[in-house]
Amino acid sequence: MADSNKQKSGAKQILNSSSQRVTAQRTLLLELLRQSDEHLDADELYQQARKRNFRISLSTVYRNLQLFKKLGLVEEHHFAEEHHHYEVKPEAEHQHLLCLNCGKIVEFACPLSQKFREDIGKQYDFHITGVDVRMTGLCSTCCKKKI
Amino acid sequence: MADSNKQKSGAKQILNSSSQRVTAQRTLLLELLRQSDEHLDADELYQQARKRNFRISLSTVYRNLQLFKKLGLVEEHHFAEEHHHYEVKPEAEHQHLLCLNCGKIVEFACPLSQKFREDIGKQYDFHITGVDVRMTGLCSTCCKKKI
DNA sequence: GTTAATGCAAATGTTTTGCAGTATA
DNA sequence: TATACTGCAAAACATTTGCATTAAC
Repeated sequence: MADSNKQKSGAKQILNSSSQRVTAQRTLLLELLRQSDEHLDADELYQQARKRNFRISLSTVYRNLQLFKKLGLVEEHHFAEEHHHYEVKPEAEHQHLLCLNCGKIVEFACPLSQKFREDIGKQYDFHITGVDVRMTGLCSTCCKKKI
Repeated sequence: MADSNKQKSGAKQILNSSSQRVTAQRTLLLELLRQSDEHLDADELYQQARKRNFRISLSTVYRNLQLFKKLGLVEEHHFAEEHHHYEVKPEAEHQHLLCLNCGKIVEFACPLSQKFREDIGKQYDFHITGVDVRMTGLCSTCCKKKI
């Protein structure tokens, strides 16, 4: 409860400070994104949002995901070939490990990526703003199944 | 000329050995992919192919890109949000550095990614088959422009 | 001659957009 | 009250698929 209020006011504050209107839909979407510990795609978020506001539309979801992305509130990933997944921007940088069989996603810390970043930035004269490391393979369960 | 023949026979050999038919379209597409030093998307490849075979269709391009991917001849990347890019599978592993402003892509070697791979694989009990490191930012030119 | 590959057109699935109505500041 | 946001439907976009024709084996 206290937690939920904190979240709500957090969202409100962020939207206000960037002179975006605080609408019921935006608050709901941000709340759902924060609550979720998975990486949601637009439709999954839409389905969840509908449970609490059956009039919300998919375009609103898309429009707001873009807004959140622009405001730096969520990150967009391209795990699946077909569509995007979103997660609230994490405090600590982390990378992803993806099982190609069951789709499980594991997050892992990658402190070395900071050093990488500096080295590569210097070497190619780039101002680097993001590092994305993705490893793919089979998780232990799928590996044992010998698919 | 000798080079072109080598390429053609290479393609032919690969297609033959996997009991795929060697068609003019496949030979052309593989040749274009190998010649290109950029990362092409399906439509760019289609446009280039049309210059040499005006009857080729976009579905053939898509179908064959999938085939090439399955045969391990090309790699698929998701640089842009909207659609996929392809490059012939490189001899040496390399990673990508992407300018968010002009779209320039720089390839860089990343020998550390092998060590990463082992560490993370052990830690999370994954059988890792691929490592993809992507850094994003601004290239020196775009950085100077102060966009 | 068989069968796989192609070209075309139509279908699919995700994402975007135009516009009239609604809610926020 | 002014205007940004929403919902809806239609459009746009990349990609896939069904089917008759063509070409490789």
